[in-house]
Amino acid sequence: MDLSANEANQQENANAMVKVRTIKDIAELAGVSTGTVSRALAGSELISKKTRAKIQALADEHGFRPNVLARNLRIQKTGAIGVLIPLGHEKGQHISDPFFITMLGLLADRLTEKGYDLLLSRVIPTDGSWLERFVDSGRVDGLIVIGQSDQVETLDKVAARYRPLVVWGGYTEGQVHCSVGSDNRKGGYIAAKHLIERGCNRLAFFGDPKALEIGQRLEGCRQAMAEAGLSEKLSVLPAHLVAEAAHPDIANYLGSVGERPQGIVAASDVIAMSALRALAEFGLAVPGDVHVIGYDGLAIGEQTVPRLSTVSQDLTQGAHHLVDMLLRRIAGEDTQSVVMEPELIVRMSS
Amino acid sequence: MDLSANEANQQENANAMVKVRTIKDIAELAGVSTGTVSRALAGSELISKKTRAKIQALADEHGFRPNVLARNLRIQKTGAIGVLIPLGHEKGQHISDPFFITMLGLLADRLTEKGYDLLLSRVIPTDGSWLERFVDSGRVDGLIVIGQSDQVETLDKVAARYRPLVVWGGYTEGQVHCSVGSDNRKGGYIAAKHLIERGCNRLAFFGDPKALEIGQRLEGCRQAMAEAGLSEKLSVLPAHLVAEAAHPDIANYLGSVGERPQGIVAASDVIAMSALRALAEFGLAVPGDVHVIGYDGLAIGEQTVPRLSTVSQDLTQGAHHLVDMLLRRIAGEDTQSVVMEPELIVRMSS
DNA sequence: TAGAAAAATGCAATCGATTGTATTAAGCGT
DNA sequence: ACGCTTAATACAATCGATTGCATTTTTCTA
Repeated sequence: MDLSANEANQQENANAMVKVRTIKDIAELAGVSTGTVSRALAGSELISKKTRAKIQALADEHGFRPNVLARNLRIQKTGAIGVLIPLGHEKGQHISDPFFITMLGLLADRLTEKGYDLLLSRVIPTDGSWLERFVDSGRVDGLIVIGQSDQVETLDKVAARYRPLVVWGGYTEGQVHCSVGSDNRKGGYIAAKHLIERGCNRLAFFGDPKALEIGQRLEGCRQAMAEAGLSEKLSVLPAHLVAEAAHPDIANYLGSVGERPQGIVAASDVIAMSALRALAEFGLAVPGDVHVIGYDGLAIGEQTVPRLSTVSQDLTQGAHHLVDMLLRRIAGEDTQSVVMEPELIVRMSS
Repeated sequence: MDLSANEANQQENANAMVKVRTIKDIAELAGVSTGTVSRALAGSELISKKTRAKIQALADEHGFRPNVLARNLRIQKTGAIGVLIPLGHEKGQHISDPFFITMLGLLADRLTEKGYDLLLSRVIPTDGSWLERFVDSGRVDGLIVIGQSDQVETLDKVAARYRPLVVWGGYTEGQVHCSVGSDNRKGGYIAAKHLIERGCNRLAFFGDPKALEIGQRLEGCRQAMAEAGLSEKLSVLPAHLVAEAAHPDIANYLGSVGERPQGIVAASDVIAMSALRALAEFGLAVPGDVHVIGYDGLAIGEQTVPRLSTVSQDLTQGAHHLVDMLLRRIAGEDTQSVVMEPELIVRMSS
């Protein structure tokens, strides 16, 4: 290796050594201006093919990635969608809850498909500002809120001025914010009717009607019972939503109730699973002694023994709706709330 | 209402009308410079108590929130941690998988606690650059990767230069990246030993040993069988990880196998649940005819019928480790990989 | 080959905050 | 009331990219 080769080599090493972090570094290396680099990297036709190629080569030789923050600040977009879970109505409810988690996964899948990232934040609404704070932080291009909890007012207030916001949950007449959810009343009706058709005369509803959606499901149940002339035969147990908390509720109930219900309408699949387990512990056969039906259509319902009958909300489609509508709202379009058809899925527990 | 009051009122309205979006708007309103506003909002002692109060009042009167992007660009921090799920080794695996989802929820809970947001991204590693791209995008302060998939090399390569990176998964001698996970060999050993003690002589292992962690679990099983002089009595079914795909694998296996195993060691709780269901469909009692044990310690294991025995990884503690170690690495400390003790949880299926 | 049109590139403002330094105002002693 | 120290605030550079407009270079026509 002669001297000049050595020098050339050192030069090359020196080049490789330069830590290329910014567009400016690339610009210096290529002997052009930062503007040119920016355009070249964006594949702009304004830049000649030759320099474009050269700059791009340089860029991936050094593994250069433009700083997303700076870019976002300039173009006023973030490429991220915020997903908020207001944990208002039930203490101790974690993000780890199967329903949230399922919805979250589906949203993540869909958003990723559409080229967005997902910024997750659990919020415990202490005052009304939790939403506003997020909205105004400029960190996301849009917001999906999972569940209305007891925050309908806050949601309506913010929705009035901040357009890229969609909510998973129930729909009520006159609601300002754009929501996606299933027809809970109808779902409850279907569930109860199914059990009645299976020969159940006494039903129990497991779930706390204080939450909007659950209340609506209960209404549906009531209607079905009324139509069958069984209005008096429906009892309600305001069981917790969280699996660990639901189980004792249910076990207590089953242990102390006078006339055992012939059918159980659970307000969620998680509650239904707790019910299945409690029934098994009491030595009651499902569906022999008691018929059970859940609500949500979660995948785990396939894995229970017996496999869980349920009213399915088609969360996959729901997630698609949420994302697609949000993107349309971001684009400036207007959108209507979506109320999806619930679907009865009869498996083995009813 | 006299004229002057009216005017004052209009003035006030005019003020309120001005859309206060930036620190500059506030500055003008308060008649000070932007620097002063920035410091006042940060509660700096450099600013007199009086103006500080005035500015803060102004700020929340107009519901002003500083732009996070700009702030982050300036201070070179993002306040977000990226969570990546490389979906390499198994096609069709969604984020919606119960294990990911559980881990994700726990991480979200912990990160939120620590004041970080969670930026979720599903990646399908086509080439080796998926990680680098994320690392260099400057969008996050640190990275948690859930599962090594078949990307150990990539992880090692990036870990060598990018410090704030931790990985959930198995630990292998000489590994460069910092990992948190349970002692899979020991876990597999415990599971098999437990079933052997329950009187099982023929065991089946359900799970695909191509994945690092699962391979290690199988090794543990083998060792336990060897110690009991039953080396020949272990069969392996490389079942899929995904519940929907695992069930047919298992049903086929149970339908065609010659001598039925007396015990099943499943490589995950999800696989175990599929096994429970398949066994029930074949009319086999658990644990009467077949003993079953899972792996992971997921919450849903509590809700199966019969409740699932499992080797628990304490994901909660794992998530805490991941987050805490990551924060320490961000702070510049060095950290060692953590190998947690797996714990046998005997419930009703074994 | 001059001159005009077209193509390629450079320049500098901008996004919205933070922060070191310069500058002004206030406070104090004599 | 004057200089001097200290407290309070203003100024301006900065983070890293984008982009309209000005400028230079190239290409083509007459």
